[in-house]
Amino acid sequence: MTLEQPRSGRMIPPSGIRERTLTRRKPATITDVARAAKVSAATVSRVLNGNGRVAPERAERVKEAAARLGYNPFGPARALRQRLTRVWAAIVADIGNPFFTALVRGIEDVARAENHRLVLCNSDEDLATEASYIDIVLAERMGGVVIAVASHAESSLAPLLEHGVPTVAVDRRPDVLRVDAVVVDNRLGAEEAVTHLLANGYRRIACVTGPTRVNTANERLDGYRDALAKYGAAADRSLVRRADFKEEGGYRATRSLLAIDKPPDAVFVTNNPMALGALRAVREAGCRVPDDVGLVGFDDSPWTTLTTPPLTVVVQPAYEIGRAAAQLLATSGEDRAARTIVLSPRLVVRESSRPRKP
Amino acid sequence: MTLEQPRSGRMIPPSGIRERTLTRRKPATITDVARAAKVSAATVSRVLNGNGRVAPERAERVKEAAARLGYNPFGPARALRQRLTRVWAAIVADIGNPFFTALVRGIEDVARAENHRLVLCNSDEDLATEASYIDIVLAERMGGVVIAVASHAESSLAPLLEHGVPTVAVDRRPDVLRVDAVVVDNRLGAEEAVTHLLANGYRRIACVTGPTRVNTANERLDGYRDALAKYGAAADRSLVRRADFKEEGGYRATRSLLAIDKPPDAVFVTNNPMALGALRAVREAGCRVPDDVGLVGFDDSPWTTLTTPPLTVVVQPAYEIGRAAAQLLATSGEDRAARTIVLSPRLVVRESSRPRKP
DNA sequence: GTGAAAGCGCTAACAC
DNA sequence: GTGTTAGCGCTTTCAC
Repeated sequence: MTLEQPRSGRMIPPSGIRERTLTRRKPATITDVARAAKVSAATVSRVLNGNGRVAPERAERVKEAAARLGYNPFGPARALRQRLTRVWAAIVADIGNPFFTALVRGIEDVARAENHRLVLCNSDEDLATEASYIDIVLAERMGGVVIAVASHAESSLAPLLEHGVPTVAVDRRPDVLRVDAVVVDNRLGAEEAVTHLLANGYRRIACVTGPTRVNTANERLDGYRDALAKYGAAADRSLVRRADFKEEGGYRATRSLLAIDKPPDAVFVTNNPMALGALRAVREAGCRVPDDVGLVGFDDSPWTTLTTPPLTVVVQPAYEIGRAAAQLLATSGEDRAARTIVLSPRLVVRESSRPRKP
Repeated sequence: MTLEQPRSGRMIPPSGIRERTLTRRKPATITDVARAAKVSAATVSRVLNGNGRVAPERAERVKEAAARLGYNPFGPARALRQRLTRVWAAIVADIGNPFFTALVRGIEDVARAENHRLVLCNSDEDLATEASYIDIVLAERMGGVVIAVASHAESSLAPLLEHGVPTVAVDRRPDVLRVDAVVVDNRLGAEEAVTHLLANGYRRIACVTGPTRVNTANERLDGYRDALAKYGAAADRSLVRRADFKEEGGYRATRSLLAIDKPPDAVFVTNNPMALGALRAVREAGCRVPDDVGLVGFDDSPWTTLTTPPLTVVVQPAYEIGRAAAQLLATSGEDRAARTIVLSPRLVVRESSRPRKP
């Protein structure tokens, strides 16, 4: 079991075992199967796709021949003929964010059930990368797209809609008519989170949110303001930070908040990677949570219960969002009106927002 | 910005705005472009692919026409002709494991540079799922595969090799000749980790590793045993647990370890999700880390510095593994001998393995 | 029920 | 340099 190789980045020669040249078998085509089964290609196609009727015995011969030759229908040829592939794309903004991976799992499960395969694309919150993936979706004539747009205003879904590619927006809702969407009520979720902080005695509550380009960032900020307004507290502009929805951004924003004259006594951070960054900033500043500064995040993840203290978060039903989106894709008809599904987030209270000591 | 919709999973009617029926434009083909530019399809192809020489003015006309029509070459047709697509697949065992997402980023960056696109497939440590993705790779005649196999012995890479699909194994090394691979020296990494624990005064060190089906699990266990053997300690079989490389498995294994008669004073956990589970089990059992039980994990991730205490881990250069693998893919030739790259892990010492008090 | 034939969009071989 | 032509593997008429 020992790796008898140098510990370095060098190439090493192949293992000393006699080289066995693998016969590079040319993939079998439908014609090969037809010949082997002594039927026509059309019949093979009918058997394998379950279209048309074929005599049972011949069908059997075909199946047997296909199995024997290890026949694998050539996707591109099929797509060329049918002008469509049984492939869905999921274009998400950040593959490292557990919210999106959970969402993707929801899509995957429906895709499997619907006999579609799913390819995953990571736009990295970048519009150009996103656009290039949209081009690919068109080039490959994929059967549908689930997308968490990089920008609610600038992301260009028009090509998809013009070409009639079934499209479902998730998490973020583009400013476009007639696109199906599955989202949560971000504003309400944020309001509940901040109301909870207020109820627990926090008074100078800051908000670290995402870029204006992403509507969820704005909606969560609105919810934050709603809560303060209802409470009658003045919203202090110096307590609001815009970052990039990534860990490093959350770190820097939080660090700068802790450095101001009258630092906040709590921070509401509007997504998971930024919450991670916020936690790091707080720890580096030598602040205790929640005694020095309370913390509430958005989106749950495996580590939220393991930090000290465990993190209070607004939880989105990520897996369910993915499932619902994929189901919309599966049922998207020709000229059906756009559908929007709004799911509810819920507040999960843990230690990081414990009632403040008087 | 308010979502004026019910907070529930119900469908809601489309926004009241006047329906605008989008004209479903039929995608332009190469023939359309040829006609518009008053040249032949062959010339269009030459211009767009940079093959052959074309008069500058006509080339300009073609480019202009293509842009005007929003022409997008139809991938499947091209693949059918060229018998190959510029698509690579990354088949990984667990998309939720930050090690694999970092690795995928490494592949992505090279893929972009090589003008290939990358599709991501999640086998979920399951052989059947993995096999179905391999079928897809063949059906779509993808240009290459980077795979972290679900089983070093049972994963069937034979179809890939037989069909000459460039294949690179990462992280886990299949028992197959002639497949390129990029791995780290797991045994050594594990040995260092456990030697470190011994040096810091831990004596009853347990190991939670993955299934026998995965060679990295075995190699890391071997490293654990090496360290104990060199130290002259008896390896206590009751201190070794096999789990499934997932969080829940790590949780259960650790919980059972803490419940035995003479519980361990430290646990070495051989991957990231299981370390998360272990941490949860330790916390639930009311143990303090490292005073009651020391902890060392494998693979770094964003949260490892944020737990209390921060986690000591063996770090693999995940991004580099991905990059190296993709570069092997890019340079994989016809009958080149198999190449293996072995990178070095390194131990990052944090608080969870602090020297034991006497 | 079944086979022959056409054609999806593209590129490469060949003629000029 | 450029156009014409053939054909990749498959599905789908259309005859029988």
